[in-house]
Amino acid sequence: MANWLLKTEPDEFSLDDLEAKGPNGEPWNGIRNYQARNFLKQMQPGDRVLIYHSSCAVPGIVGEGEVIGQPYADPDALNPESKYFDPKSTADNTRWWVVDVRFKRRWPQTVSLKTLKQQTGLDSMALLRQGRLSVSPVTEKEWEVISSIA
DNA sequence: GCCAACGTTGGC
DNA sequence: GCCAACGTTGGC
Repeated sequence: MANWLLKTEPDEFSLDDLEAKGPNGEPWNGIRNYQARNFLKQMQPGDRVLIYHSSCAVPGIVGEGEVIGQPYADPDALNPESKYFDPKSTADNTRWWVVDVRFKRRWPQTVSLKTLKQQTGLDSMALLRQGRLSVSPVTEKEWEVISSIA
């Protein structure tokens, strides 16, 4: 069992949108960065995820979700109609992967990036070390520290 | 809207 | 395989 952090732009797909999808969740798509993809491929059903809102007034963690299936090849990468179409992907080698995620809970308040940076015990957190990574691992210890201030 | 930090691409 | 040019992310 592992923990992860997923970034999303609330203007595109927010925690509210995820909640609205209900218990069947939603494919977490559009990951087009190899490092993020490699983390995504390691995800397992039952893994916990922190949902992070980026490119907004108060960037930070807004709630939790749950991985509900095995990662699978991203069908959008092969679909020319999709905005996530990748001309270099083939049926044999799709390059990109998705995983279904469902809403678990909204936190009483956003734990902002600013708060995370000020918190002790999070110095080595992937989110803070590498700002532009949209899928990153969260250790058990980091999860405890963060949920204790949620 | 700016720009720093990276990732990707492609010529050589 | 190097590296310059370019594109993207995302905080501010």
